[in-house]
Amino acid sequence: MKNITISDVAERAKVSRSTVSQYLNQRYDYMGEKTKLRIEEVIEELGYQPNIVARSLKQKSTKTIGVIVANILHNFSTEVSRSIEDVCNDYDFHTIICNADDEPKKEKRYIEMLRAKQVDGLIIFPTGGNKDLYKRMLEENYPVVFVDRSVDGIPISSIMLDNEKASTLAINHFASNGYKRIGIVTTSILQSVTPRVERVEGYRNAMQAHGLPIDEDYIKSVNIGEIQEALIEMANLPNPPEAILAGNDLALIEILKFVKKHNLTMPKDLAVIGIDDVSFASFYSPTITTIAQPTFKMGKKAAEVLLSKIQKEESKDDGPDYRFEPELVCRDSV
Amino acid sequence: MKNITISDVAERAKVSRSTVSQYLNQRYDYMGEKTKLRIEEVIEELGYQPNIVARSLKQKSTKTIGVIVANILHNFSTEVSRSIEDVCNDYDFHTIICNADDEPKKEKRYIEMLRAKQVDGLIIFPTGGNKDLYKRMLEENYPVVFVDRSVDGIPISSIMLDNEKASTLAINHFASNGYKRIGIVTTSILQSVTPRVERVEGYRNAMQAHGLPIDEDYIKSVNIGEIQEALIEMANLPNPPEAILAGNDLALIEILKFVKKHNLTMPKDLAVIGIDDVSFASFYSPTITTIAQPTFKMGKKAAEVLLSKIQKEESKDDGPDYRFEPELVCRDSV
DNA sequence: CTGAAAGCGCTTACAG
DNA sequence: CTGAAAGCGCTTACAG
Repeated sequence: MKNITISDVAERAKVSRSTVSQYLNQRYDYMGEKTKLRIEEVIEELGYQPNIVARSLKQKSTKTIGVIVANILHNFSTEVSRSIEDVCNDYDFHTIICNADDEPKKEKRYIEMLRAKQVDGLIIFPTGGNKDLYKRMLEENYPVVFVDRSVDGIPISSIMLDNEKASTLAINHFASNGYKRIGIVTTSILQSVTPRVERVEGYRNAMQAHGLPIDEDYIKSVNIGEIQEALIEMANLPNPPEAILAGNDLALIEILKFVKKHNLTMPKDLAVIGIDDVSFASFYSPTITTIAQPTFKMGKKAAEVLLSKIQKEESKDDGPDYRFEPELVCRDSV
Repeated sequence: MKNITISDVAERAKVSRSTVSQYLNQRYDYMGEKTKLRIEEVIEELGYQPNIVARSLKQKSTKTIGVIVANILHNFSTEVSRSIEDVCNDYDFHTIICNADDEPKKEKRYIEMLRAKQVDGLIIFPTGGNKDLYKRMLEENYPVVFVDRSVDGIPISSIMLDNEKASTLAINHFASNGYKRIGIVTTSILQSVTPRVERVEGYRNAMQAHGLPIDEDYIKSVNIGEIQEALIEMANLPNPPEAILAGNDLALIEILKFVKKHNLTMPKDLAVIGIDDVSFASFYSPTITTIAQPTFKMGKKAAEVLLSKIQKEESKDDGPDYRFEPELVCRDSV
């Protein structure tokens, strides 16, 4: 099944390859009407499709961007990626999505692979573990946008939630429902991942603002596999918390499993708010109060910022970070 | 930031471009040890990365496959795609995932786009609406594998669940728990999508095998937006069903919303089994009995079959369909 | 209004 | 063991 190339079309339409190329790129300005029609016909007849690989090589642009997500298991990542894809589609850009699985090594491999594939730019949910690489891309003026997290010392603008505010909304809601002993559970904070750090920080500030005591035993930042254990520790405290803020969707799921396993009732035995509006929040029993991230808007912004960097060529000094507003979705778990 | 090319490496290492290329492709056979080391050094020094686009053009292989999913909202699609990616990774193939959103038009655009991008093969969860295109690919001997569904008259092998068995497992389980009035709800069957058709068929056969009456009012195949309505109709029957089989994850969610809205208790008021082992099944209240698909194995098989077609060049007459065994996961909703 | 020529960055016989 | 040459399928000035 030999491939049909531009030469075949040219030959058959009795014009030169250049002319066919002009046609393909819609430069009809100086093209005779009949030439145009003839080419059109032949293309139809042969079912010709231009080879994008060849075009990319010549044009030095693949009209493709790469998205490297720190961990696709987070609902947030999936939704943001989908929104990025939508925007790119509108601009005739393609998207390749990769999952770094929270491993800097994988992230590195993907960055190198995608650049070797000549993607025009990269949207990264950075693991934080490849500062040298991030820095190099910045120096080379290669278009990059961060999402969800920022990296110390790397002035690449990032699209993030106002994480402090997210915690504040949650604590306010707990407080206004009369809760005083409020805990927070997030996945591990060891690598100082922006949202986790900021959410715990926001929790502390909000508690203080309400004049509520901050008990270090109420603050758990551990690996996902250790959350059950952490919850048991909390429950065995002389004064266990009556309410818990889940730092993200995965932490929330662990809490729900815990509640179920120990036959607790929400919110009577334990009130819960989760950051990230999980899919089942609205039909769980009870329905779950969440702090939603505007994932759609964030993805859109990320794509737009990147595409504009790609267009401009001169991404010069990087812009500021962008912060998005979280939203409290009241349901029955508080 | 001018790009570093193979010429730069060659020049600096004082060899010809061919030699560098040999090095890159690990044809060291006849290469002097010092040449090899020199090239290695220079590549390191310059941070050279070969341009994959150029390589692909020459080699007529992008080492990339496309995956077009009918509807990414199904958990099944996500899991299978992820498994495909894993296998491809092992074989040094890249994966581009696209979502046809159940629209044949989008599917068509993606097929054309991916082929223009010269992907080496395609894994398609077919919408069924592009028979001409499927047929053409078959005739051109272009490597394609179907997943989840088969298409009448298009002998491209497909990786599918044993759907009849899935229904049978569910009905057996209902029956052995004493249920007699059993319904089934699937998303619309109008386009005769394989799994839906087969699951309803399997339901009928299994009911018959148990000597249970088949009431057409117990069988609902409607668009996702009309499921609530259909459930209300069922509930208002003189003899409403005591148990319902959800044809897939989205149907299950609708049923759970219904149960919640009408304050029913599972399984007392309504017993439920869902095909597709949804993420929250194990911590929902009650936990939900499901029929799990071996998504991991199915994705693996799809990738392997496609890659072997790609390797062989001669995909000749297409192989058979592959059927995978569903598995009953007993929980508390029955 | 259209064509000849050069070139994008690689790889691959082939010659020596 | 290494290099010169041709070519993958396009696009892009440039000439006419």
